[in-house]
Amino acid sequence: MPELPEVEVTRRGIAPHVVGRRIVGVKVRESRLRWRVPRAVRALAGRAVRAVKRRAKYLLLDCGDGHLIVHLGMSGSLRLVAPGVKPGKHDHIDFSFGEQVLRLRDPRRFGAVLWTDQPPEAHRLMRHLGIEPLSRRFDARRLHALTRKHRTSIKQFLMDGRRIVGVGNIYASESLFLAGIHPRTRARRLSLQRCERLVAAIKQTLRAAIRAGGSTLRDFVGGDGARGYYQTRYWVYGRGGKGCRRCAAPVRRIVQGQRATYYCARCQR
DNA sequence: CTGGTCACCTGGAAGC
DNA sequence: TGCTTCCAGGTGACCA
Repeated sequence: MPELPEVEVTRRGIAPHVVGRRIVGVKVRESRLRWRVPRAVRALAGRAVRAVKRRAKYLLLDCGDGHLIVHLGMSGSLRLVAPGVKPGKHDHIDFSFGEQVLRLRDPRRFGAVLWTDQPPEAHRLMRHLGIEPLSRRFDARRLHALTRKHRTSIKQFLMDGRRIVGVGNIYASESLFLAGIHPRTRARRLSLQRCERLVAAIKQTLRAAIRAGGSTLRDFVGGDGARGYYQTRYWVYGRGGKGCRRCAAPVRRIVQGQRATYYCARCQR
């Protein structure tokens, strides 16, 4: 999916258009997403959106008496379109706000649209999530402590949402490159000093991606439908066999936990 | 508890 | 051109 930056960019893109507005209708054309879209979602008409929040890669539309939970999976996107714009093949759900329609598209249907009337952090999908990487609480000391008993590789650790949220496959490789850390390094072996570098690299990578309009997705479009986003230039991701942008040594591609990892064997130890 | 594997689904690109 | 194979942003469920 979209990783944290894409979700945050979507949040910022749609918020000004939906906060304070009332949902006048919900159209579900395909309810078979990762989980079946519950009836409560179809019954949202009449509620006003108070805020659009984010926890990890979940978008949360605060409707006062509950939250609409949206996860974009691997291929989902939310955009605002004018009423009357014909839905495409994979445009599964429309939330009509009158003059504008918030439309969910998700070709692979790995995404989810759910409703909860409990505090969202108590929801089963969010209850066990780890720390937000852009929060102040996420610092070297914290990362060092979190990694201590984990034998797994630092790459897989970074992608484990129970520890740290929002760092997906692309930004995990990118952050490790920036920090000069080999992706196969065992998490517990990282010194406090290297944790310092890694925390800085993660924050820098995610912030830069958000600033750039968040685009890990070839066809990513911001929540306001704006085009002309800036395609991030990756240091190593997707560059297997090509020269490292820093030292020209060939970028390597390996597989960890069935996911591709890219790194430079010279710059990362 | 940790760590590893599989599954869900569609489309695009590469290979023959 | 057309068919086949591989690969892709995530993460819950299941196993040892």
